[in-house]
Amino acid sequence: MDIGDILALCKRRGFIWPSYEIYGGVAGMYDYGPNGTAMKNDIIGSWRRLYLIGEGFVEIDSNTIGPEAVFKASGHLDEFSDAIVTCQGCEQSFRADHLVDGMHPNPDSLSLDELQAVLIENGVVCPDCNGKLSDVGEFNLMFKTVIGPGSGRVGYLRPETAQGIFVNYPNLLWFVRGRLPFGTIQVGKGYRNEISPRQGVIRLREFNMMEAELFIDPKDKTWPRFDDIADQKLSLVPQDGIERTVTVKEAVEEGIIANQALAYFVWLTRRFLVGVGVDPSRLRFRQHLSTEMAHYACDCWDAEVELAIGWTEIVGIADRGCWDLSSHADHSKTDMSFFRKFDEPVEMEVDRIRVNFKSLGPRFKGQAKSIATALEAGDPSDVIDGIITVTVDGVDHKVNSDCFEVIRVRDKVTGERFIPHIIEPSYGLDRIIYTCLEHAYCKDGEGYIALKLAPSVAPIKVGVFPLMGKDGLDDMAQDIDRSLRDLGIRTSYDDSGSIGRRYARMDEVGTPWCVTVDYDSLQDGTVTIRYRDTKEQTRIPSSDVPSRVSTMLREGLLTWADPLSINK
RNA sequence: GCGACCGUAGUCUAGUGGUUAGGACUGAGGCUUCCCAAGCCUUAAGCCCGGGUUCAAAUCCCGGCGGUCGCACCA
Repeated sequence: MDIGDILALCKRRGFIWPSYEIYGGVAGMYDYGPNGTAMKNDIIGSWRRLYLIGEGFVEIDSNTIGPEAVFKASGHLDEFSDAIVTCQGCEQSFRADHLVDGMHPNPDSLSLDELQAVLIENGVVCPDCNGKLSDVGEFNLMFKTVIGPGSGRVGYLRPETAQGIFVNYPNLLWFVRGRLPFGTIQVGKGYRNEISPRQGVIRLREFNMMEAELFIDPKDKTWPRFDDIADQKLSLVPQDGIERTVTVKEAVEEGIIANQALAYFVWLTRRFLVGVGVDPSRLRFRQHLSTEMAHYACDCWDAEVELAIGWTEIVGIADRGCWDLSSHADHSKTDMSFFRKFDEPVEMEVDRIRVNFKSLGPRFKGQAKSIATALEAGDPSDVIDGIITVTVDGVDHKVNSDCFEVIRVRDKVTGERFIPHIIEPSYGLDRIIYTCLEHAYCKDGEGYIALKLAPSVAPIKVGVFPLMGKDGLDDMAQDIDRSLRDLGIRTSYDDSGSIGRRYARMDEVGTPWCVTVDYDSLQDGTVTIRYRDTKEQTRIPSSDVPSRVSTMLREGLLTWADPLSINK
């Protein structure tokens, strides 16, 4: 079985279709067909239930286009942008800023034109074959666009949904009435102009994400529900690369996972993934090496699943520290700090700078006021040899001691300000959907295909068939179909072809149960219910069908007799 | 982005310059007291796109798009 088998089934049965196929398709873009969309919605629903209802998070829905400043602050503009030159001889590509290393004090800061100039000045040629290099071109992984008519404002399609939550932090904090910790989720599209998208839906240019952002006090990363799950087991691959199974509690106590909150969401992620049908024996959590961790992250764990293409990341759970909020606070000049009250106010003696306006005024004239403000906010320990340097509008001013004095004052401090930390579980929805499909895919020696999907995510929950489409069997089957639909259960009524063909059709789209009305049904009111995974059938009164199906669906049971729940 | 290989109904496939592009499965309609893709009848559906060579192109050439793999890039 390879990725092609799955994609062929996905296409044939309406799960996933290449986008714009009639125009030849576009690499890295796929559409969800009716069955894929149903599954996607179920997976999102199951995720929302865990975060919104289970953990009390709130959900927002922010824009997918953002102005340049947002991505300057988020780091994506720098991190996702490279200046590229290509050798005209051997066709290899190189990072222009890497080639001028040592020829300029700060290659990172150069524009494309400046990089071009440095390359020419230094006569740089291809490091491999000494060939002539092309002009410097820009490659940005973000899709660029223009906001408004004319040249307008530069905008980008978001490369992740998270920034929409970070920039709304002040609104969110107000909404939750100023208490930490609190969590926010968002489900939506992200866009990355991948150089070579491959492997079906694993690397897409337009993709679906489900992201949660937990805002938390850096001094208290405990989690209230931690004790409830402390004894649950996790399969972890820490930085040393040695896989081990430990309890959630041990993972934190032994310092394998940095803190309770992070460990809790690793566990919650496991529960979610197994619940939607990821095979637990092909799921592990791997810690990022310090070299692969984003520059801001304190600790990061990936949920990885084993697919035909190898172990693949489908969820990342990162402790991002205060990086995001600090950066947005700096760039937007908005206060994003949180005030933590001390249990008891602290009284202490501190040194302060007091300005002497009699000297300061005449010396700095019109700038005196802004310099005074900077002085008073300054740190007395920065005074060196009676001189302190303050920066106003980017200009340094040396201020002599005759313009200020350092005084000791008694101060009552009721609390302190800090930037909350963020713990981010980020789920690649497309990869999760694909994993559910691949892990459910079964093909026997005769080529018979069944998708053993978890009932909770199956696009069709029940197939309803009359053995023959006549003699009143059809009417009775229609009634059963209606009674299930009235409960909000997705069904498929089918009276075409042979009964075996109809079962096969349902097996291929992962329908867990089929109900068949036969001639006995007309006599005694019973029908057969057939279980996908065992192919067993039992007769039950037709009036029991809706309640039995609802119960199995709610409990995650595959068959009525089997107490094994795939959610446990 | 570069290189190699590849592209015929939904799927698999026959067709190496010359009839109306053939078959199987699937799909749709019908028959059959039909419980695991049975059988019978009917039927729909295809040469990736564009240009060139030629009297004639699915077939040869060029370009594009897409796919697989490798390299590079990225996370």
